[in-house]
Amino acid sequence: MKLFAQNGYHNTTVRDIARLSNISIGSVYDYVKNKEDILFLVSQKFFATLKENVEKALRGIDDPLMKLKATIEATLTVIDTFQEYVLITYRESKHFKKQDLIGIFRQESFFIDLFMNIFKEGNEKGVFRMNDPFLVANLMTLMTHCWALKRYSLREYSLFRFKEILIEFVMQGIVGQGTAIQEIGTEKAVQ
Amino acid sequence: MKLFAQNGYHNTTVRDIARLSNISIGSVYDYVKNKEDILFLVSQKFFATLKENVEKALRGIDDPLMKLKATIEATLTVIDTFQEYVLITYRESKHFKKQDLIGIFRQESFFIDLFMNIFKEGNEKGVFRMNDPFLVANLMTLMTHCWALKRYSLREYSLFRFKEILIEFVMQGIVGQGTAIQEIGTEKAVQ
Amino acid sequence: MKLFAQNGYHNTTVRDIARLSNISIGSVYDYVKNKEDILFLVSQKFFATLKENVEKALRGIDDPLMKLKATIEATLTVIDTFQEYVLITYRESKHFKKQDLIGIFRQESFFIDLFMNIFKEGNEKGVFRMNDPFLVANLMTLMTHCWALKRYSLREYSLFRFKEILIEFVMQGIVGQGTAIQEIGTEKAVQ
Amino acid sequence: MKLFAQNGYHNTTVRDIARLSNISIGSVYDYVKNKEDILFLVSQKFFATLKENVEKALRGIDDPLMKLKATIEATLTVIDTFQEYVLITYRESKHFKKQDLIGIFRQESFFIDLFMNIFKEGNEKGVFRMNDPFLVANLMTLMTHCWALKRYSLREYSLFRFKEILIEFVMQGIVGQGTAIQEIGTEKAVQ
DNA sequence: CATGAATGAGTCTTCATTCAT
DNA sequence: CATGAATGAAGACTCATTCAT
Repeated sequence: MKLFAQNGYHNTTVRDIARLSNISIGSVYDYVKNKEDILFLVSQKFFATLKENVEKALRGIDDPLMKLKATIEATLTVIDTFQEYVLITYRESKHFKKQDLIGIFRQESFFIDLFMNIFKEGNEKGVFRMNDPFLVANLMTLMTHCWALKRYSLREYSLFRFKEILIEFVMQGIVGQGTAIQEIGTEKAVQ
Repeated sequence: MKLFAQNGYHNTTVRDIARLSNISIGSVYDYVKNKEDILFLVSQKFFATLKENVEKALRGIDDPLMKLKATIEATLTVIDTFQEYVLITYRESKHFKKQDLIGIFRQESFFIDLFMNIFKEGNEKGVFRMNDPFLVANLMTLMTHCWALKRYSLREYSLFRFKEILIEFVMQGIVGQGTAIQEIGTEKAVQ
Repeated sequence: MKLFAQNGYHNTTVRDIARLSNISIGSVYDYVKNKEDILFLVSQKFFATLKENVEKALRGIDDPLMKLKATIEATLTVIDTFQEYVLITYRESKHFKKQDLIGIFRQESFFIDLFMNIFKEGNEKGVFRMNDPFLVANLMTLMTHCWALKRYSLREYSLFRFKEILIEFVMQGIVGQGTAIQEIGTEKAVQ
Repeated sequence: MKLFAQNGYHNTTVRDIARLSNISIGSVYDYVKNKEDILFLVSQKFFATLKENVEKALRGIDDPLMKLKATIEATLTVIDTFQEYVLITYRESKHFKKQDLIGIFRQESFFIDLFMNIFKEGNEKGVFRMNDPFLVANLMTLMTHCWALKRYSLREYSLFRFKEILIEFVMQGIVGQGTAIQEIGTEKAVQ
């Protein structure tokens, strides 16, 4: 993952991977079928971690707005550790075989669905007023990825600050009325 | 651009490019110094078009909110024609030489600044209430790119619909209150 | 010739030659059949000049020792102007076609013969005592080429100085006794 | 070395080298960084051998004249085995990188110095009478190379015969008076 | 008669993958 | 079970040569 993120998939040789892993090239091929397979394994790990973290974060929360915030926070935490993976996904998706791509696509849509369901639930409960939950879920996902994609431009920002501003921006957009940061901080539901 | 977007930079051979262009390999190298150079030329074209369109769209507009809408619309129109380029930028940036990367980075930040200045102006005029215009400008840019990045997921959407929803989402976040779609709908599409 | 000497045959492109000659590539091919042909033409010119100069220098001289000196002087004068050609002959001979090579070889042996005949004549007249005129003629030829081949090492030397030392070295070897430099000095330079 | 000498550097493909060496192309690049590197390696080997042989030959010899003979003999023996290398040096020097060229140049001047020092010593001891030891050392070196450079013309000669004639020619030039071959053969110092 | 755009064969070089040890 | 030497297919790039204009 480190090498793929640093140099890209094609500029990373299997020899490099073996060396960094302190195993022989031959051994690499004991664990994976392909160079491509390595990319896939990395993706599996990322999604597993993300799923796990988000599910844990959502446990016991009912309020859609709280759910949304928890999801954003959990997602961003994982993205922070797996920054490199996000980059790889955007950059190297072309190198996945069709078979693998479908798998990844399914996993990605899992998270779109996650956001979408929260939005729909919020709409039903009258907390959100959203015309197109699916599209906004896509925008939402992309914005969490921003932390990884624009790493360099945002190098002065702390993860906490980024989280705050993102939530503020999203909330005001979703709820449709001024929501002060403090209010969000105190976690009062916006009526 | 088509081939790079379809197969990625590395999986596109110069032979492929020559064949699709109906010229010989040798001729490709009459126009271009490098394979990498092709990538760079594509990027130049994209930014030039984007700049031109946005500047034309902003001409004569004063109100920050109208400016924002005009910029989003112009940007999306260009992104729609240069969809493939946006993909390439995210995917193949690793292949640019440092020299070229700096150039691209500068051009990208031109657009971040564009949004940021509109936001700042809006803040001053009391139209927007935004804590971090720079960060939101980054999110903003990324969201326009969404049209290209999530092309497959959004294949059922029309550009018009996407534009509407995006603007609605953004506006409500910025203005901090419900902005009816109809109002936005009355704006003329920037050509 | 200039380009071949500077960059070698292979690193000189026909385009380079055309540009330096201020004619178009197409025109180059009006004068020569091949790139290789250019090399051959250059060689022709060199030998023609050498032949002409030596023959003029020998006119009216009878004494073998004077003949030898005159030949050396004439040869060195031509080599000085055609320095680059000598380099090319040693370096690029591999690029000549068999047909051309034979021609060049024949021309080269013309000069070996020239020296050899002077040596033989000197032997008969009792001026020289030489066991192997042919071999020494080869060494002799090579030593005149030294002026071109070791150009860089000898950059501090004048052609005149080189000529003096060479003749002294050769004479003492051939005549088998000290030949004062002054005597040689009185010879008129071959134009 | 064989291929470079036979066909020249540029007309020798790495594929040719691999084939003749009975290894794969890939393996060639396990031993060598570049095609150019092969040329350099060959040169290294040549000079190492030459240095070694000459130093061994000079061991225990004091008399400058004997030293000269020993050096010529040792040099010619190495040149005989590395004939092809000498050709390559003259022909392919253009293909060395500047860095490598400097190295080669330094090594070459090592041998010029070798001869020059013998000449100077001989001058001091009154054995030689030489006006320009440096220039003659250059001629001397070139004449030993003759065995490789004029291989074809001299194909009827044995190395022994060449050596004899060369030494005779050189001696008479240096000592400045008739020195019968027999005398040299018995290795008596020329008074 | 001159031009130079177009061609594409041929070269060096890299690197995923295999497999004998 | 680990190793890493060996393989060779594939790709970027150059440049002599042609020929329509």
